[in-house]
Amino acid sequence: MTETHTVAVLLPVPVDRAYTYLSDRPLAPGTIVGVPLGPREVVGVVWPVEAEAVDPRKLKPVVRIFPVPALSAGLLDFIAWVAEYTLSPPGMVLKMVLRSPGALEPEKPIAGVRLSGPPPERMTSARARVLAVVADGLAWTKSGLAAAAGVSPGVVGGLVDQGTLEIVSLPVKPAALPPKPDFAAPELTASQGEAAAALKELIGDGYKAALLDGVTGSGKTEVYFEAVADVIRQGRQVLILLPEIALTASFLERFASRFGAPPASWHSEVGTKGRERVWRGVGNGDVQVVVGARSALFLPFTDLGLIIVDEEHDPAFKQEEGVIYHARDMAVTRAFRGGFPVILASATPSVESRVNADRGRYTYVRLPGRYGEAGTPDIVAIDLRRHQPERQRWLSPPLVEAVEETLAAGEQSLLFLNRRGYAPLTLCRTCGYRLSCPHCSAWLVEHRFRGILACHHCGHEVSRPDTCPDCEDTDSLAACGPGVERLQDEVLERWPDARTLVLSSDLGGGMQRLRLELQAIKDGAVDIVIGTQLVAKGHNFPELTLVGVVDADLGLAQDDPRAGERVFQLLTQVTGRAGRAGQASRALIQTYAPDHPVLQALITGDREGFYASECENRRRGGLPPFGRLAGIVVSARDRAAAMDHARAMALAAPPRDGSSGNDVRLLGPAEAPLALIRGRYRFRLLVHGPDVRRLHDWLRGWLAACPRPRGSVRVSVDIDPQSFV
DNA sequence: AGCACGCCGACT
DNA sequence: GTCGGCGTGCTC
Repeated sequence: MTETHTVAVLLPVPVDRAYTYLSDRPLAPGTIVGVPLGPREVVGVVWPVEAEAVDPRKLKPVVRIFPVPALSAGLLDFIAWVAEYTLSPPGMVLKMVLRSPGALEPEKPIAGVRLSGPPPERMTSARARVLAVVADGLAWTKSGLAAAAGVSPGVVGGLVDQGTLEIVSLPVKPAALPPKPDFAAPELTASQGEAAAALKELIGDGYKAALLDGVTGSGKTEVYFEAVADVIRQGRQVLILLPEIALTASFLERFASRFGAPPASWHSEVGTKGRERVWRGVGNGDVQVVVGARSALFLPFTDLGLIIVDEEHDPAFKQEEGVIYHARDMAVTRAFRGGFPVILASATPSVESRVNADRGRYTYVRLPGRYGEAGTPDIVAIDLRRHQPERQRWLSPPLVEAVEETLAAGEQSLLFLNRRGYAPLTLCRTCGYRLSCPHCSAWLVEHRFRGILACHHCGHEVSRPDTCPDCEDTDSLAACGPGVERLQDEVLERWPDARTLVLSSDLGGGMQRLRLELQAIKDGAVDIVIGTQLVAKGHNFPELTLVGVVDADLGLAQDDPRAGERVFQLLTQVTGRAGRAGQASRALIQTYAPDHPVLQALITGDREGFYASECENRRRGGLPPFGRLAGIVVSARDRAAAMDHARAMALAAPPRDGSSGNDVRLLGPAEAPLALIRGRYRFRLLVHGPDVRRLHDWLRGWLAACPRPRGSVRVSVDIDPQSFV
């Protein structure tokens, strides 16, 4: 006689609570199950709450229990917390955990063949060649064997039929080999040793957070690897988070040379099979270290003991779609709630992290100098008001001269321009019409190499027209302003013999090509590198002695209080590419505003002064982390519908009467910075509160009181938006 | 999120 | 007269 239990099961659907299912035995929280939902079967997880009582006629039984370890209590707690924090349905957070459905089944073993019986009755030369190969007694894949013997796969099949070969299961490939903590312990400098010791002190004593602040080239990675080694020795798991773009082969190689084996890696270029292996390996404890992009936070670690967030200031840690979260902040909470340490590392920490360090919430570990011979580059501004480039040119005379000197010395230059494509704007000289995206409020960017105009927001592409779409005049369209492709034209004209290379994310070819090109740069096979911000992230160019920033004012014009910090970080990273192998090096920054505080801080090297003034600005404005923000975007296919709904939401806000200690403010609605994206009109509201708690309470009350979105209207809530306007 | 049900335009 | 658009609502 079987007893019947009810269990709460969280499903990957946007409902606010777990559903109740029947089970013939109690199921532990975290168990991954298959359950019917309407007409389909979905994968859910047994949720650690009392099953809700529902109409017994509705109840359906759990139909499957997956043969994988249950999700850890720490992960379940994290899922629930992220849902609360981001105001998302918990099922949508769970969905991020269950993104590799194939991982729930054991990996199918690969069929191999091995010598097992007597030679076939009829021997042929092809068969003999196969037998010569399998004489080693080892198992081969069918196709591998056929190739090795130089025969067609049918010959191998024939020998299997004859009983000469038998089919065996090859062991499945592990996601990663175990790292060896003492494989190649590096020799650290005195200051690196001190920093490593400070980080190692965090290990093994519950939650601790540290900010590791070290200039480009100071050896941050080697230092935090020592903390990683300690946690490996304890037998616990480590997660190293990197911005996607910095997750390069060279990083994995550095890891491998320190620990004797590459780590499991988790990013967009890892295919389904690979992801499944990592997911399984992390879940059953076989994988000890994962290096991954932000979504790796949601892997089913069984015994996570340390998270490193490298390049912690990088905006790429912010997930902007679906469940909107900041991986750095979620990592800190994961560590806090899981009771283990977290290390944030950067050469240019975010203001938030600096404030936390200054307040003593994070242990502040600094790595002062550059490693080895490397000196910091001399940074000077070129005032474009005094040193104008020629018409339709973008390099000013002093920068041209510097490139020439560098070429003459046989050294490498980098020209940095944070703009993809050929020209950011195309306009008609006859009627003034500007080519813009039909689905977005943005100009179409010319990509001459591909012969198209593209929208960088929605991917819309058109081939370059010969006539103006508006006045139909011919040959009247003119490219305005430079992108990296156009800059390359100028470089090729000026220095036809120089070997140039454009490094930009849209050149195609993926990681493979990027890797080859980076290697070419390292080998000194390139004289002038022209790059977008792709070049700023973590790549090491040992031959580089000159960095020219073509337009430092890009990004400074915005009225977002965070813009200055962004430019400072980006330019620090870019100029830091130079001189890492010890040569004298310099950076020239072209600008119309050489007195701008951001550029002054960069030129004079007054990093501390810059942080002090940014922190002070934040404090005065009550901006994060001194106050907290939420951004609400209301979008709809129809502009009026979006605006009406945004206004209705504003009207639903409780009045600010002051008397009730109501210190949360609602601003807006206003047209969003990009008022139209992908055919959706957008309005934005901003909510400001003194702390997360009060911000959350207020938002929950308000959103519950808001009218329901109808038709195409969508409302998205972004806690801690990156943009403050 | 899926997926089904349900009510208004262009097809055989 | 039906096929099919996607707007609305429900899934234990």
